[in-house]
Amino acid sequence: MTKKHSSTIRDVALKAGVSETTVSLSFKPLSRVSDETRARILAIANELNYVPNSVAQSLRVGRTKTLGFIVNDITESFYSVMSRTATDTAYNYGYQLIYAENGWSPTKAIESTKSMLAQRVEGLILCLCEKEVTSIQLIESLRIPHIVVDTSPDFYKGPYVINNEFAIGELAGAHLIEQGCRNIGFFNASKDMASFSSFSQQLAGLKRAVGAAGISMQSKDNIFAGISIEDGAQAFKRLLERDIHYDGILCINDEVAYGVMQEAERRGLKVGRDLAVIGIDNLKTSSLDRVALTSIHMNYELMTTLAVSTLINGIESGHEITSRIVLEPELIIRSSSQLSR
DNA sequence: GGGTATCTGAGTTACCCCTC
DNA sequence: GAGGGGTAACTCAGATACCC
Repeated sequence: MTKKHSSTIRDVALKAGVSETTVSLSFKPLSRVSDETRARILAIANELNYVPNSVAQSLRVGRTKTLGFIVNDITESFYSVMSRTATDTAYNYGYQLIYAENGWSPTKAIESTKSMLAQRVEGLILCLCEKEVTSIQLIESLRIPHIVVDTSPDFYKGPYVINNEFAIGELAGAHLIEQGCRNIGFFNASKDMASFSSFSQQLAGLKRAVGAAGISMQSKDNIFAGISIEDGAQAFKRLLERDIHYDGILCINDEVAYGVMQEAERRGLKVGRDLAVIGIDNLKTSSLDRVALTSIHMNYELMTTLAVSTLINGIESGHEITSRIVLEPELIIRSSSQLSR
């Protein structure tokens, strides 16, 4: 059985009665082929459903024009914004993208990285999970152009486009204080993830803003919830069962905030009166809920556009990428945090 | 069994040739 | 000599053949 699945440049050349060179050049505008010959070859190529083999092209020119994008968890909602923006931006530069996820695991991260390298990506966009040292060492040792997005772990010293995590906590804290909240809790990720630098910085920012109002947050106010709606609901439920009450809560993402709001409603608490809730990510659905969720908006479109264009410019120029860009968050105030008392 | 040479895939490109 | 076309070398890495 033959491995051949589609027409090749040879088939087109044979049928057109020209060389493979002439066929190849016919696909390049402004090349030396006459208009008449070009039109005839393109018509035959179309008739034979000929599509140039990008693997062979890459082999010859030594380039794949492909970027790899490794995310932490493909199911997280803001990655859909990032992946679409990355794909569109790369396409505008004539590049394509392939995706993988690290599942928040350094082991899986190294596997995903090796898989990307095996496919000869020319550059990598990385969402780094904490302790992902090995994959970064591999990428740096091979001098693969790369850029980190979203958040940057403390150990990472390379280029990035990230959010100002500290400002996220600070913005939320200042708003909660402004609403009259005096008993403020931070719904963090699960215990094993809560030490990640992004969450730590958010908590630090929150503490700073709350502290400025003369209120100090204790370690008990850092609640290990998780990252899902169910996690938020369960964590809130556990607090109520222990008779622990907060009047202001910052959640590490909108989904946890939804969980808190759902559980609060189930317990007869009115969000926006008894309790102010703020999420992070500003998902599209945040403004649609019965009680619209106040959330921290982070410009993932801008972040991704900057990262992809910076990476491609670095690849094309051959210069080392050194950009370290920090994007400022924006507080989108809705009814979940506007206390009417 | 290990090492080396050759082949394979499909397309690109440097260099050469032919014609008008 | 310009325009238009062809030949052959070349790309990489895995598979296969061959030799010692």
